[in-house]
Amino acid sequence: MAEHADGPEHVDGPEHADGPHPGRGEGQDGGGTGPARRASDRGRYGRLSRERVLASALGLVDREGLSALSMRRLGAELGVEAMALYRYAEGKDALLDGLVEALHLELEERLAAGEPRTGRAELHRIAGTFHDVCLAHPRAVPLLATRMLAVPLARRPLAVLRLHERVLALLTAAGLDEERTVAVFDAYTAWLLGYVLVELGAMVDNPEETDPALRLGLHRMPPRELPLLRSAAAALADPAGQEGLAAGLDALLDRFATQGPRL
Amino acid sequence: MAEHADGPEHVDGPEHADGPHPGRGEGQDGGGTGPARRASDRGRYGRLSRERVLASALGLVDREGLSALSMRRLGAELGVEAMALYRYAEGKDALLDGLVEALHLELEERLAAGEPRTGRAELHRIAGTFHDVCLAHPRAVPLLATRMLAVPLARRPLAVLRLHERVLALLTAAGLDEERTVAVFDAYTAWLLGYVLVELGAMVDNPEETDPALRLGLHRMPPRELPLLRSAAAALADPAGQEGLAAGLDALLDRFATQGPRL
DNA sequence: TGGCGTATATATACGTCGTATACGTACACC
DNA sequence: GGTGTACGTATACGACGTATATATACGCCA
Repeated sequence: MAEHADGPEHVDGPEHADGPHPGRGEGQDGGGTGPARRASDRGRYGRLSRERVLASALGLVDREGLSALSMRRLGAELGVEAMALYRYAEGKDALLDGLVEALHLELEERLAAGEPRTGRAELHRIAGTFHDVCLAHPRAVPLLATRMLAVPLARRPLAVLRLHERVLALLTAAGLDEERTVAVFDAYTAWLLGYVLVELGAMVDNPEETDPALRLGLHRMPPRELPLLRSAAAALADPAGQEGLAAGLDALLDRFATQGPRL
Repeated sequence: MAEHADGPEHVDGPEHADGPHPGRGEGQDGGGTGPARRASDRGRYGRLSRERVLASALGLVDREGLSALSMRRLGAELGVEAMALYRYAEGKDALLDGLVEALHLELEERLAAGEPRTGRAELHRIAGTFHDVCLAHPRAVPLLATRMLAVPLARRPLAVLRLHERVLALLTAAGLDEERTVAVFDAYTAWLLGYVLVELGAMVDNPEETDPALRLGLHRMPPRELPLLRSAAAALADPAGQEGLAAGLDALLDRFATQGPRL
C-alpha cells in the first residue's frame, strides 16, 4: 500500500511497464523480441541510486517508523530485491547512517533557502532549522542519538561534519579561542539534541485518544504517589517549541561564550 | 566462545549433571529415581526473577553492547531457554524498558547513598549522579533516548516517573509556579540527556588506536574542507565532564527559574 | 502423607531479519 | 559486434522475536 509517490517517472525508454508488479516475468518469455526489461533497468523504472535509496528509506521511516525499515521492505518499496541495496549502503548500519546524512542534507537545503546571518543570530537560525527538520521527521530522530553514540567523529556522514564545521566557524569568527569554542560547541550540540529529544518524547502518545488528560495514559499512573507529575503531565505534554529552544540557547551562550563581542 | 563466567555454581542437589548441556534429557530417563533437576530449579540454579533478568541483561549490554542483547543470548546467560524470560518481561521492548528502569534504580541507590541537599544543590547532585550512572553504563545510554521517544510519559518505568516527581518536587518547593516548573523541568531533562549523549559520543573510538590524533579516524577526514573540525577534533574527543554539565545547568536554571529565591 | 492446581521453564515451530555467495543481464566502449 | 564491468537477482544460512503447546516442581489442603 501507499505508492511511493515521489520520483518523476522519467525513464530513458518510453515503455510504460506491463503492470504494477515488478517481479516474476521469468526466463525466455516466449520469443518476444522486446528485451523485456530485466535486471538493471529495474528499480520501479529508472536505475537505483544512493539518493533514491535514502529518500525512499526516509519516507518509509516517516510513514511507518524505524522498525519498519528492513532491507527487504525497502527493496520492495523500490521495486528491487534486498541485496540490490548493498551497492548503495554497505549494510544496514550504513543505511541508518545514510538516514542521518539525509536529515543533515535536508538541513543544509533549508539553511541555503533562508538568508544567512552572522554570529549568534546564525546559531539561532541553525538551531531553529534543525528543530524544524526533526519535527518533520520525528521517527528518524532517535537515529541522531544512537548513531552519534555508535560512530566515531570522523566516520560520521559528511553532511554532519559540514554542520560541525559550520558551527565551529561561527564560533571562531566570533573571536573565541579554541578552548571556548569547543566548550560552546559541545553545549550547543547537547542542548539542540536534548531539547529535540525531550520535545518529541512529549509528543508520543496514543493518537486515537482525544481527551488531553488521558493522551499520555495518565490513568495508569499510581494515584497517590507522583501527584506533581500527575498534575503537571498535561503541561509536559505539549512542549515549549522554538522559544524554549532559543531561550536555553541564549542562556548557554551567555554562559559559555564570555569572550567574543559578537556572541 | 566466551564463557559466561559469573554465576556461583551452587546447586541444591549434589549430582553434578550429565554434561554441560542443559537440554535434552527427555522423557522418563530409564527409571533413575533421582528427579534430575528439571524445569524450575534451573536458571543457573536458583529461580529466575525480574531482578536477576534485568541485572544480567544490563551486564550483557555493558560487556558486549546493545546488539548482543537478544532473548536467546540472555536466556543462555541465565542458563535458561529464551521463552522463560517472557515471564519477567512482556517482550523485547519491555525488556529494554526494564534496562532503563534498572539504570534509574541504580540512580536512586546512588542518590540514597549520598546526603540529600535542597533546591539547586540537589538538582546538581541529581544531575551529577545521573551523569555517573551513564558513564558506568555507556552502552545502555542510547536506550534513554530511544525509549524516551518510544514510550508515552505514563508508561515509562516507575523509577523514571519517580525521578520526574523528585525533580518536580524540588522545583515547586522552590516556589516556582506550574508554568515555570514545567519549563525548567524540560530544560533540565534536555540538558542532562543531551550532555550525556554528546559526552559519550565523544568517547566512541577505535580502542586499539593509541595515537590520540587518530583515535577518531581523523585521517579519514577530507583534508582541505573541515579545517576547523580537524584542528578541534582532539579537543572534542575528551569532553568537559561534570564541570561542563554543572555550568550549563546553572546557566539554564538562572534563565528559566527567575522566581524562587532558592533556585 | 498424598494429591492437585498453579507457577515455572521447556520444546517446537513459524516468519522475518541481515547478509554471504553465486549467478545472470545489459550497457559502455573499443 | 564483441567484451568487460557495473548492476540486479537468486538462493541460502543462521539468528532473531515470539505464539503455542507441553513438561515439571512447588505450595497448599486433606
